[in-house]
Amino acid sequence: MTRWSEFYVHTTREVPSDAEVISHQLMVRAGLIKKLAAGIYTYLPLGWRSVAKMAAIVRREMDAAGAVELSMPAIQPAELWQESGRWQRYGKELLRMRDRHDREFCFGPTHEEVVTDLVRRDVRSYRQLPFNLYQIQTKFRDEIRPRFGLMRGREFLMKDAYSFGATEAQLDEAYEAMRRAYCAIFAACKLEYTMVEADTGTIGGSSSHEFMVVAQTGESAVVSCPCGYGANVEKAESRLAPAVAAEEAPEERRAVPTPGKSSVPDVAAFLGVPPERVVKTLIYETEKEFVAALVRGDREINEVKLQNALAADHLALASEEKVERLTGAALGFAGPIGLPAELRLIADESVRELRNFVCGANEADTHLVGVNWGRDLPLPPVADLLLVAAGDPCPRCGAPLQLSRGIEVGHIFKLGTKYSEAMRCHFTDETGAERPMIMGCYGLGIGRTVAAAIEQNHDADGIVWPLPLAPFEVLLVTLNAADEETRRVADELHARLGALGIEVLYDDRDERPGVKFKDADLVGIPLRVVVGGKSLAAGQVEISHRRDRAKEAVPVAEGLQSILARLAAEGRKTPA
RNA sequence: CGGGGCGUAGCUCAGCUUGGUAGAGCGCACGGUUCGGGUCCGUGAGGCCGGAGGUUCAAAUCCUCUCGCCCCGACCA
Repeated sequence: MTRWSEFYVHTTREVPSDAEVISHQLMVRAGLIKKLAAGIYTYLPLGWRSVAKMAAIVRREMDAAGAVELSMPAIQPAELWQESGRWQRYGKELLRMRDRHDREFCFGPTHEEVVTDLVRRDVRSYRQLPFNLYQIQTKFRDEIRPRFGLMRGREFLMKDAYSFGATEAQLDEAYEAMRRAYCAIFAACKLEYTMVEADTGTIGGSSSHEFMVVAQTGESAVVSCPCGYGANVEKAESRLAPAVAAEEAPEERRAVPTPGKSSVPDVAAFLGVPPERVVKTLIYETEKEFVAALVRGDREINEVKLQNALAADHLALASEEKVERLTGAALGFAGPIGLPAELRLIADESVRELRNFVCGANEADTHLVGVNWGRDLPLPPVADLLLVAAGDPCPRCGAPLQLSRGIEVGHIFKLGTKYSEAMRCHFTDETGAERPMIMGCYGLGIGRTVAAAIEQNHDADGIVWPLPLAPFEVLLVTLNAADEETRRVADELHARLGALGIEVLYDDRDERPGVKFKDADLVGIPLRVVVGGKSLAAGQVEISHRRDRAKEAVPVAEGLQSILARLAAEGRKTPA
């Protein structure tokens, strides 16, 4: 029973200057969220209702999948993070603080440490396994660059679940149950999504999948194939395109002047060779060492793959000054021959079959041509470091891969024993042996999913809520609030719908029709019921759907039934 | 962290180059008008020009520092 005049909604015509993506713009304009600081938002009443609906759907499906809800502290002691090793590794994204006794804490960005600590204190035997604990809670990650409103906030609501089992089979079972639950959740939200293979990042573990809502504004790039293969580009593999000139006889190696030609396309054009015949040498820096990574000139390095191959915690391109010091030449003239020993060499598969290739000479304005593995230098250790591009052959079926963008709304991991070993979360098995528990972890961004839903469900005039996430189910609008008959009919409809448990927002404001219609479109409640002079004169109210705007005038007496029928058609379980 | 930009009314922004009494539109208040797609007209309130220091007779405007925000890149579930 909510009247707009007594509620707290403030819509605006103007788009805030910092809102780039449509979901952010609409959430601000429709009065769903309000920014307090960079990446930190107040959920306004309308927005909070949608977030609460999202959370309820998640709870329902998690409970159905056998997970058990609890709530862990947001503030966590540093010791736990030191124990897992992530206090050092997690970096600046971890918001750290000290209490009055100068003890170190962090605001939890995730809860592996806390939940593992909890479980190791309580659980001793395989007979107490498996189980899956989840919570819906505010996290904080001090993102380098928060943006896009709720899509990439620093403070955000997340559902995180952690499964504990005694065997790999129990982990597989929990993982599968979560996969199904996620599918059910995103289907319930009427979202178009895909599940793709993913890198495990700082969370760690053996295998993981991401749930991506398809959107051009998505921050993640994913490759997909009609055969069913799908992966985050960070993880994606492809079959190798054939190397050029694999059968050529070796030529003489020569140094040639290439004044000012520092990019692969420039060098290739200048020397009259295809870029595929150039070996690109990129100098990276990790926390341990400098690395020269080789990739074929027409391709790019996948830095996530490189970081994994190097088992490094941090990886970044070396600065220009460092490159000059290490290679003895300006940026763009580095090559694998004659580098200082302190540089570790690693090559992508794409360079393995090259013959008579071109590379930098580690000398100003000079490249080497006619270079061959074995004769001129040994082939360095080879790994898959390739950033997959659109059109590359699918690793499973060979068909050209497609590249698209998505919003990562869920991520499930098989953690294995990474945390249980580090934190000695052990149990006793049937044979009396002590073993680490086998864990999984399953994240789902609540606010981000709501934002993604808007990204996928809007038009030029505003949000078009899918019914399950809509802050209200019905928007009841009076066009002339001063008219007694109008008010009487609307008040009665409002009361009756409310009595049936239908969530109605009653726009009883004394505003011009245009204002109320614009607000109705912007706020995007699925079903709109208008009580106004024109139709009321004929004894009717007007019912319309936000999505297709199809209007129908129905007699006042039949209004209630018509509304219930339409909600039922949208999948709402109507009261008897 | 590197590069770029912006902080002036509640919001979106002019004014700054060339220093001289603070502006517009929207929103808000009041009066009239209008009344099924952000009516129209009038009146009014509202600003330590992000903060500190400096130059100057005089600073929103020039200089220095600082804080905050935004964009691009690198980073991340």
